[in-house]
Amino acid sequence: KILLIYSNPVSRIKRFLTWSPAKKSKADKTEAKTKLRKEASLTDGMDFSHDCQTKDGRKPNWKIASWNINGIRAWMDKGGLSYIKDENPDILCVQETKCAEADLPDDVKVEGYHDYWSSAEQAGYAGTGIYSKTKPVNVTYGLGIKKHDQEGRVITAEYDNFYLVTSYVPNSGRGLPRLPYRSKQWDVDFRNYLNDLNKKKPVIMCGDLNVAHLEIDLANPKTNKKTAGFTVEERQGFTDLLAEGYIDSYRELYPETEGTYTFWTYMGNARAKNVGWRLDYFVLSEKLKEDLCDNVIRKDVMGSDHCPIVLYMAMK
Amino acid sequence: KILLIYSNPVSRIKRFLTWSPAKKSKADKTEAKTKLRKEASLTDGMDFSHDCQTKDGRKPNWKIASWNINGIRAWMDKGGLSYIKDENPDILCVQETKCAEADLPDDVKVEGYHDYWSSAEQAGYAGTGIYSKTKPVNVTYGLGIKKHDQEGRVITAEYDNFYLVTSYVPNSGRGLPRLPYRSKQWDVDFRNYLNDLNKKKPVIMCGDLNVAHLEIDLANPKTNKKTAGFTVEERQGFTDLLAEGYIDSYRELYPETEGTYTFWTYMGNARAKNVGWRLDYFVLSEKLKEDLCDNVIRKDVMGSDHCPIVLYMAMK
DNA sequence: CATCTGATG
DNA sequence: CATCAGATG
Repeated sequence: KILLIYSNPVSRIKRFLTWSPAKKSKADKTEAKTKLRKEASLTDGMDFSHDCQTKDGRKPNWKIASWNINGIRAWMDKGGLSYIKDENPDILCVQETKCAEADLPDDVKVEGYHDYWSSAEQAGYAGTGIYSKTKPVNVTYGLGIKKHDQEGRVITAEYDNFYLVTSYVPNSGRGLPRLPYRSKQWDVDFRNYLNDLNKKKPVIMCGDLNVAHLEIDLANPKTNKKTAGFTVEERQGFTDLLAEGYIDSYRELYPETEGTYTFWTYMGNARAKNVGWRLDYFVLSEKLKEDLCDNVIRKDVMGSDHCPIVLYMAMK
Repeated sequence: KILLIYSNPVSRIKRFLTWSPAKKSKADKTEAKTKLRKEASLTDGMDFSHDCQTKDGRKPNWKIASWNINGIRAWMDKGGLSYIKDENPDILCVQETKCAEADLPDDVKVEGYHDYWSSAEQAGYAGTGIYSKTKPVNVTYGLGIKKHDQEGRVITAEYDNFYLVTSYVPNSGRGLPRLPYRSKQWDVDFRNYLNDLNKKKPVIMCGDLNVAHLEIDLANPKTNKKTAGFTVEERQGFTDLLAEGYIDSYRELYPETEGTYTFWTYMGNARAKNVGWRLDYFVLSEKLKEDLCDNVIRKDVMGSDHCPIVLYMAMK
């Protein structure tokens, strides 16, 4: 008997919850859940194959994806892990895991990938993670500045030829209570952190930067000038970062393309109406510009209020 | 695609949640939900007909039901309102509505019934309600003692020939932090309150009294002597109440029947194993003993961690 | 184990 | 309109 129909932007997914009267042990249930998670799929039938190359005709040898998954446990319940298998990136960075490392389900591990996690002291808040096929030379957590490093917002993975940094940048909050911290402290210290890395090896930084840079980067620029993510301060912070010698890979490739977003609020059917924001980025050291093949926004992949973004690089 | 199977004692009910991509207005959704609530049923195919009479052969003319519904909004989602239609009592008392009066859904109203609500100041906590076919002469809320009346725990409905009192008695809590309040203050003042009414008209008091009176009233008396609901103090409180001239209608009729409970914790499949407690009662003024026809425990009605109890009376 | 709220986005 | 936590039972 059908009891309730909820709406939700995750239109491809149905959840069939049945209350089994069986007397199952906790281990049995965990096993059943793990099995169902394996079977569940967010990406069923999706084709992620994509042909691209650098300007000088070199094919990509690295595929890096980034996704704010809005709660790794909920995301796994929806079949999020299927994305990794189907996208098959060399690296997947996730943000907003909302889960202490100790509480991560066992089946968070994916065959063929090393995984690295950073979580906030506040339970169920923020948090980032990296899946990587290649084992990084070194992995570090945070910026090395105590006031910034309580919320699991940054992981840096060092590879032979580059640094990969993933970040979940602090949201300024409703009514902008955290805007001063965000723009005067975080943005400055994060920029310095990236610059220090950039002196050693080129940097690929990705994640939910919680800013729509230009008017083209959100559906309603006029009405959001005082909304977190589109204040002058936050936008200037991003401009200042790029000015230090970085590029916004998507905008570099598609300077005029409108209506491409990576986040839509769950409220008011924003995603169906494409009332969104581009908050997720790949920011590359300028010297990597020549190696850039493409940046794809997987707007049809559901499972979060953000969608994944994918970077194709032909690294030397 | 099946994503997850949860277990839950409500084995008769399936919840089919689909995320519709439709762009529906809030009013549309509320309407759809109301419709689904109407269609949903907890009591589908259940037969509540029951023949009984007083010792001197009189047939019942009042049917009164009581149920701790553990959240009226969740209960309605599961089709709780179907119980009222199918049981068709003259009066239904509910406890643990967990809903401020202002937040009650519109469809909480049931045709043919007057309804009365009392809610706690603390949102989502405790709360009681009464559905009544006959409009009571008068309805009052609480005990008239401020310290007891912040939690919506008592409603008194006065009828021509009796008082009906429904109560959700304070739980002593894990580790018994509230046992002193419960036994030294509440139990005493509630007893006095009932005695004052009893001087005027006979009293029918019902609800979740949060006590299993005797060893026979719970599955595991030995291991629960220090658990809220079976402490010496709480049991003595009930004994003291009865000593003032009241009867426990179920135990009056079935003094030796074992294994009848009205509550089973959701944990560990307690209900399937019938590891329960009798916490819900009808307590009657002694002079109503002669009018008592039966007291039925609807142990198969799901939808809460308590089940409904039903009193049949042949009132003069 | 299931109900709520409240913080957060 | 989602996530998760924490209180309560």
